[in-house]
Amino acid sequence: MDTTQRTDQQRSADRRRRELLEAADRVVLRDGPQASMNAIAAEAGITKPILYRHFGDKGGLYAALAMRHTDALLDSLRAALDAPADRRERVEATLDTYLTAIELRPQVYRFLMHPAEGGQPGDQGFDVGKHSAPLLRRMGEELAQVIEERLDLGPGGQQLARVWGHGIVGMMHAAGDWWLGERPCSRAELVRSLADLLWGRLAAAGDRVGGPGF
Amino acid sequence: MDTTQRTDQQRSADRRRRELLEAADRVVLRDGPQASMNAIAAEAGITKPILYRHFGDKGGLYAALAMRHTDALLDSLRAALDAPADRRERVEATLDTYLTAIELRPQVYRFLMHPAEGGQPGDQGFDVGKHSAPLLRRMGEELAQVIEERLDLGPGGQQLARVWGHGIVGMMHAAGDWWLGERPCSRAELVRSLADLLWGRLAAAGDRVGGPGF
DNA sequence: AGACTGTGTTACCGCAAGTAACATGCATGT
DNA sequence: ACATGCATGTTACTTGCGGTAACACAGTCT
Repeated sequence: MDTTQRTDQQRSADRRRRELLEAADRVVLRDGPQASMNAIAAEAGITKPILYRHFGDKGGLYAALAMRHTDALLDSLRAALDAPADRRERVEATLDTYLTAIELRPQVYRFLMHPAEGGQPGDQGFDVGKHSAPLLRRMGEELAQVIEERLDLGPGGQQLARVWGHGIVGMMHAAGDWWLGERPCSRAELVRSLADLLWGRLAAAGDRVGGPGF
Repeated sequence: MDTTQRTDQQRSADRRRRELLEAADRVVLRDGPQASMNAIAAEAGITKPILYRHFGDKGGLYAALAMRHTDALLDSLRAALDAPADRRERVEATLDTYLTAIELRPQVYRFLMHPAEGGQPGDQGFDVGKHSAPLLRRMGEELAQVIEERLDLGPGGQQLARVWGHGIVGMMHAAGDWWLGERPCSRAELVRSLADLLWGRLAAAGDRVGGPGF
């Protein structure tokens, strides 16, 4: 048996799996994360047990679905992070890439950030609590790696890079979530404000007259 | 009718509501956010319909529960934020207060950050997606207000303060979530690393030899 | 032909959210 | 004293989901 050569059946199964994922994608994007397995099966033109044979349980399906989108988003973020420009420009490009993505496809974003749904007690599929939002964790780790590779942070730099990776990703996420809901300013302004924050403007700002500084 | 004077019945109902919330608290802290209404009712020594009369639906109960803990946490954060010290010390004290809280009561933390559970299709109670994590939003707004009151940020300062408020809260949250799961370092180190990030060390760091800067 | 495997179905279980419909203690108005 | 209301409590039910068992039908290999 050649392990690299895939049999026809394997390829057929993979193709089917992709079709099912695309159907699930349509339903989840239409109905939100509480889309039922029945609805997904109907969209795919089949019935429930097939979904369960392919993905185990709802958590498995959602994890597979999330993986696709997460991979796609991470690819575009990596591209922005690796662009030939100086540090500030890269940071702004990365922020802008992320914000553009969530702005263009808010439904995908909602699904990725709040995948913990349908939590029956028997639902051992997703394990909420251990990895709240896999996307955030993965982005944090990737950013940490880039920071650690590119910046000279002295002793303890690796750990510092990880803290910063997760912290910056969290900053981007929370600000983006809030911005997406309220739209208080343009995307460019948001990018600039966040980059300013990362560039130490918080520490550099002067106190307001009449009181102690923050 | 005096609107400020509460009748005996009102006071009794309020007391009962508090008792129910405390029972719910015990169950949620024991079983996680997927605790069933039946289990909560049993813990309180009553049956389901009473819970529904008091809180409408599961979302209402969880919202009330979250409000209690959120208020408590926000109070302690405000205290740290208002301490008589310089800016850096206050930032570190606030970070430390938050991290201590989530470290001491991780179950409460999990509940507050991932309240969207048991999402049946009929569950119109919580409206996931509109307000993902009420705690984060409230912390962001409060911090924004403090920043705007205390710092002189020039024109557009109010908007900048809101972006920063939500961004900093998100940074704290994501880093805390990651730290709570992996415990890669002590709390003090984490606080210091995050404060360093806010103080612009990212921009000030030198490039690594052999490649362009991040 | 007959066994095996992948794909599909119907019909069902268990369980949780949420809802009548009915019972009961207790204060009040006449 | 007695009926009226009202809050508080119950049992029993419906609905709808996740998940599974059991069965049915194609193609393929020996």
